[in-house]
Amino acid sequence: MIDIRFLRENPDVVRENIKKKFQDSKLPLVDEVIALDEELRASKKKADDLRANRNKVSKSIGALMGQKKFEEAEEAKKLVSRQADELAALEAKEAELNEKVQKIMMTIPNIIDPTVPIGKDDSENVEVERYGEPVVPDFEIPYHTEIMERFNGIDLDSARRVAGNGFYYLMGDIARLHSAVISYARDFMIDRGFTYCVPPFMIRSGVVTGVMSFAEMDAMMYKIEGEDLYLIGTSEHSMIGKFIDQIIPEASLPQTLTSYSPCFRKEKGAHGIEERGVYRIHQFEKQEMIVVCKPEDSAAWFDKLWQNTVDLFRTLDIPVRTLECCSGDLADLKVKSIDVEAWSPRQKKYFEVGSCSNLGDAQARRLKIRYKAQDGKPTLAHTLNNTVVAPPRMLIAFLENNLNDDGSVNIPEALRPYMGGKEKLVPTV
RNA sequence: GGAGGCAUAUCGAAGCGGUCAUAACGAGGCUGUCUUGAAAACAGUUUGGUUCUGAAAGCCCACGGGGGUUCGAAUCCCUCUGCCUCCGCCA
Repeated sequence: MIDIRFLRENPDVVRENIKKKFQDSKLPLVDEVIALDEELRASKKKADDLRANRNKVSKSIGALMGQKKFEEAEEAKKLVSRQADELAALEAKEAELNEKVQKIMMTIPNIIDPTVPIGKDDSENVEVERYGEPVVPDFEIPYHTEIMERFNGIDLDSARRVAGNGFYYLMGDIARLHSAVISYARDFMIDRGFTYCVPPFMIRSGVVTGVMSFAEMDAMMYKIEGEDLYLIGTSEHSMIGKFIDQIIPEASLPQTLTSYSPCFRKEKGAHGIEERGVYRIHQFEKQEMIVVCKPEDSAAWFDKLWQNTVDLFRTLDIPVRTLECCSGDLADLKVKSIDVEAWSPRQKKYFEVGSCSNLGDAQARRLKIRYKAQDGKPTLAHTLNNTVVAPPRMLIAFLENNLNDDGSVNIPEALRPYMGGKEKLVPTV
């Protein structure tokens, strides 16, 4: 959500930005919202004047009553009453206009960073850099569920009976590997100075509507029946929620947090649940990082954030690449975004394992996340978030890349302390 | 889950339908005077807002959130949320 004052003063910049994102159908909204905003402010002014008058007269009534001038007081009451209808009408108009303006402002995309490549959709995203050799071994890499099954590590049949499609039982070494990756990722981020945090796994509707649109909510969030609570789709929801409506002391910025949570997603829409395996599922776990910082620091933090994920995957011997999101594929709230993709030797291509985003002040504006700047003025902060690691999807990359010809799986050194010192997992089947 | 109480600025706290509520009174922060420096004392200053303005001054809105009653609400009513005390239950 951009600043309406910025839009008022720089409509051309906003239009240009819309074009860059190939959302030309939104172009008329710019003039529309300018007109509505003008009307809103005019009606606000009028209502304010009426209120000022009402306050003045009402105050005088008090004085008249004090002096026992009851007749004059009655006259004044009538005067105010006569204006009440007009004020009520104006207030209704004000609320209506305000809602319209807000609705449009929500759909006007954030101004993208000048470095964002221009492109229509995800096919035009740009590979930035590869880390590690994308090796294709000379033996066949089975589908990830098959690898897991060799370790008696997964039971999807039972999961379907118990919870339905899109859930899983992880078992034995695979389950341990899952926990190990999360624990390792947690410590990895703590070592890099982030504060570990376990947030609420359910949030109120007020927070949900703050962090996403209705359409997104409908497609993602599970609602708890009879309660005003939703299961989180990512800990970013609770972590950003932590700062809603807050003025953060400047000294405590940047806030650099790494949070663990299970994530619940309906995955309604485009892709849906994949029948086979744990790539797209209703429930997974994620170690996340979020940063709330001053505007001038957000670009530097952005680079540090995705680098963390790259480094983590490299310590687990998984080749990755960074893929920059092009203008058309960039979500409306984002200034810039880079996906971290892991190499799949089975598919001989990279696939998404994490997403790093700089939201500029757009999220902060929507949620009123501010800090007190040097000049004493409350100033909108910048917010960023990135995936550290999200198993079990991440396990797909792990198993495929660390698989040996004999079916065993190497445990990279970094992970061994979390796997009881094992250097290798040997299939049981 | 049951019964009762509470929610006011950075913190504590008064106000309980108008007539010094931006909000008393304490404390803290900042600025200044005094001091070699500090403390103390004294004086001033210290909430926020997609409001208005070239700027200043001023207007409007906000006393946990939302709604209502009233000419007028921090104050009365409804509702939601949070906190405290007691009882019950429980990892």
